[in-house]
Amino acid sequence: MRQDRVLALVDCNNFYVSCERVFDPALAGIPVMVLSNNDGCVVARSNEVKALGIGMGVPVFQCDSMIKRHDIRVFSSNYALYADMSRRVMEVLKQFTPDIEIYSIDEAFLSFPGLRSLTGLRSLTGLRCADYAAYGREIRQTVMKWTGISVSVGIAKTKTLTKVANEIGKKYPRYGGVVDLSKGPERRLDFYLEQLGVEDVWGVGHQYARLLRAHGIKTARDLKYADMQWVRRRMTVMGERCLLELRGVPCFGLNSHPVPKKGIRSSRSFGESVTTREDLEEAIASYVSRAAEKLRSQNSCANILVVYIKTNKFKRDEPQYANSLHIKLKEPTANTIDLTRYALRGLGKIYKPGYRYKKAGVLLEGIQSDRLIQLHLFSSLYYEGREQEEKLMETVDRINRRWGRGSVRLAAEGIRQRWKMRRSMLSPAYTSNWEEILIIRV
DNA sequence: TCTGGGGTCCTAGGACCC
DNA sequence: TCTGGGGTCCTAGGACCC
Repeated sequence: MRQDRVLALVDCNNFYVSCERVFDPALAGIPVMVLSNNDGCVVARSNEVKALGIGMGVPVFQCDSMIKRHDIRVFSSNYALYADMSRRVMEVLKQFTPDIEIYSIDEAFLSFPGLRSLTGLRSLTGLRCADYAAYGREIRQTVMKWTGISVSVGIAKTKTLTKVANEIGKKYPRYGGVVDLSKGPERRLDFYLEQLGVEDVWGVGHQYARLLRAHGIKTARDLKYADMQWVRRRMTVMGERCLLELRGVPCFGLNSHPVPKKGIRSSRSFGESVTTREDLEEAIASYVSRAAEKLRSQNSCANILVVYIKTNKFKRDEPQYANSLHIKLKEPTANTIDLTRYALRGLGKIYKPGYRYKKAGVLLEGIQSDRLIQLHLFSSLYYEGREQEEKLMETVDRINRRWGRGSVRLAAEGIRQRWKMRRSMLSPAYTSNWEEILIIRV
């Protein structure tokens, strides 16, 4: 891996909240939060909400009084909107460089090209070469102008240090959301690392932070200079890489080509507990449809299906039951009808009456390209009608893409869908549904 | 009353094979 | 009483990320 490469991490600020604000300017400057599926937990907070001390992932019912007292505007997750806004932001970033890794819905790593390529960018940005911070400001302004989303840019030699740069940017607003740690004396970097708790380092979660603190490693700087052998022994090679990256040694490269997923999961908590097998069957059937759709969209098929159900673990006074079944398929497939058949048969084996179920899901594993299928000895892969079935799936996908998910579905998925999740505070699908498009009166 | 969903990687231990 | 060694594959569980 080249040592001289400089990376930038572009991170959307309070992304879901920012998306809501783009289409409703009245939300600017007031406290806003967005909830997880089922309106369960707080997953995005405006700065005003963060300042009130409401943490990430807190169950909503625990901050009911805060919401009332501070008149916080609360929204259900509107993934259709966020996914579309994410796509727009990424499209803007792609105009800056083809060397981009879309890391999550609201983050992307960009690689600065060598000096020679930067000259090509001069016409676009009018910058001196290697003035990375100025480049970062250009990105920030462009994304804001073209999408309305505010982003932070962290610049450094390793991914972990770009994360650090973004954290520093949050701590010091005077930097204006762009921090360049790619050059300057090591002392300066160490000064910043000292400001960060070890738990703020990318790759150090709850458990490791506790372990490290118990051994006197309290800041990011402490971790950088910790004993490497010890870190490797206690935190596996991932910990070691984390430490090396803090020292400026790149361990994680830029993956600019999306790799197919190795596992695809679809699961939901129910809006209300479910007791009947029929309701569970409907839910499982619709999760299979979702998962199979994703599977086909990456041109894969799977040969393992896992189905699971569980009761509400938070209800201590209710009888608890959770079970899952691992099913090896006779042949890899991406056909919703086949997969549904397997899943419902599996559900029949683990379902026990008399419990109040809160969550169910399916996982597809053993994923492989649909062009390189390993044949079973007595394979029925080329049975008559297979081609029609594939065409059917393609058609279903096309219709659902055009007219919205679930427009065409298996009867097994049900019609009433009593188990559906709660989304009582949903904003309109401003950008992806003609019926809900924003109307501006002048 | 109310507690999300979807991923990744690594390791240890057991089964199995020669 | 004595009871090999080394490799591979798979799985479960634990950690992390957003």
